[in-house]
Amino acid sequence: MSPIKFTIEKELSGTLARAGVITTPHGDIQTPAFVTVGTKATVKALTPEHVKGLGAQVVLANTYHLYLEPGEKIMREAGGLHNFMNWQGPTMTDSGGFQVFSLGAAFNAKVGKLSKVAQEEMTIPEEVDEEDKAGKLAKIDEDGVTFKSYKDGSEHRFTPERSIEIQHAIGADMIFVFDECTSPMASYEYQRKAMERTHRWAKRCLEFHEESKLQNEKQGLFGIVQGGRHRDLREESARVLGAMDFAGYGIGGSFDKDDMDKAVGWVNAILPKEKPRHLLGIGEPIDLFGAVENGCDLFDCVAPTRMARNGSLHTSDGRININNARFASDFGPIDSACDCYTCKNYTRAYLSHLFRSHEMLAGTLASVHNLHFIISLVEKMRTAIFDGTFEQLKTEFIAQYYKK
RNA sequence: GCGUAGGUGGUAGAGCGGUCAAUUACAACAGACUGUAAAUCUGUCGCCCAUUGGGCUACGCAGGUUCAAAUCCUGCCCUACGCA
Repeated sequence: MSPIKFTIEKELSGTLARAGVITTPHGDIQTPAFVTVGTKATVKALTPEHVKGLGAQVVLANTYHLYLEPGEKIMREAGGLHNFMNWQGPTMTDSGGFQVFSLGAAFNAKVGKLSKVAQEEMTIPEEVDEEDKAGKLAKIDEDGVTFKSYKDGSEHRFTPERSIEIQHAIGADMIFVFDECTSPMASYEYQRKAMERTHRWAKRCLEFHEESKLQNEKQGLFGIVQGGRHRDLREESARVLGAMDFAGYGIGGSFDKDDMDKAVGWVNAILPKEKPRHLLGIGEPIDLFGAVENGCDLFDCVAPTRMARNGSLHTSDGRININNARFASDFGPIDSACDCYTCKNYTRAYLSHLFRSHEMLAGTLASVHNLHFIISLVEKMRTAIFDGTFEQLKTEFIAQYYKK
């Protein structure tokens, strides 16, 4: 029996949006919720106290990275992820499937999870031939993926079973099946082929997980819907995976930038309603609104922390680049409407100075702010679902944030 | 005052007759970033026009040699270290 329980508390009529609570062995998650990314068992630049203090409920680490460093033996000896990183709240691990994409198909290419239709039409479709992956760090076959470590070039292999085994060692509350995240430039035929393989892998992951009774009682396994930008594939994926008894569902893969929310809706209309849904790797404000409205409960994204470290900060009036000359003598807060630690105590001028002088605190204060901004934005969406003011919140926020 | 080494774009520092408006780094000015190979990456960076391109002013100052000089010669002015 999975230890992950999901209770829907409120649904927003006319949409797929819902607010609820996910129960895990390490505490509850009020959804919708933004999941903080801590790939290598650390939210970059932040202590767990910071992370907790800015309102984060759950942290997502990565199987691929922790497998390479420090290795599953250390993770096991440490007593699992929670003990190792001193985060006692709910956790998740991604399976390493995304790395198959970022180190394989997308390696050295300018390909992201979201693509504009216009761009994509100008691009030559990705080579379907699996053999032709020269220079890339990952090769896929039916049984699994062989990849080279980005750290030392050594060769490794993940299969669905192996990924789950490592995730058992890491010990997060919620874990993901090993999937293949296809490139948005892949052909329809390849997307279908990859999706069907991902389904077979999902079944293997589930069987392997259920056989390990002990882990099955401690950790909930999430399936991952694929299918790229194609409605028929997405719906098929949702049906196939929805019929398997997962603790929850991830929605992965690539989307068209302009109708990601629609694609998410296709999937969530089919997935079992009573299971939590996690939209993988999405974290732009406008995308979060669309995803919540279309029935997603969880989201993780590196954007808030990565952008923070690069000086790109969220404000109610849109993003600013704190490195811009005009902020050097701006003694106001990053966002006067924000009540995060950084905004309450520091000025734009100070952040500007920290970034210009390459002080470590720059990344810390910026990460506190950006994460708080996104986490509290999703919290506001949750409240708005209860209040029935979601549409108003969305309209007003977007009008102000994207007004330029 | 004699000796030596030098004076190059915002800074440091390459170049040592043509391919030099001048390598590179830093700084500066912008941009990107969506399941983290990311405290990263990209672009611009003498002035004026221009789409490729063109014009102008530049390598301490002033002359000179040469078809051609940041690069060679002469003088001057500075700077650092050494000796008085």
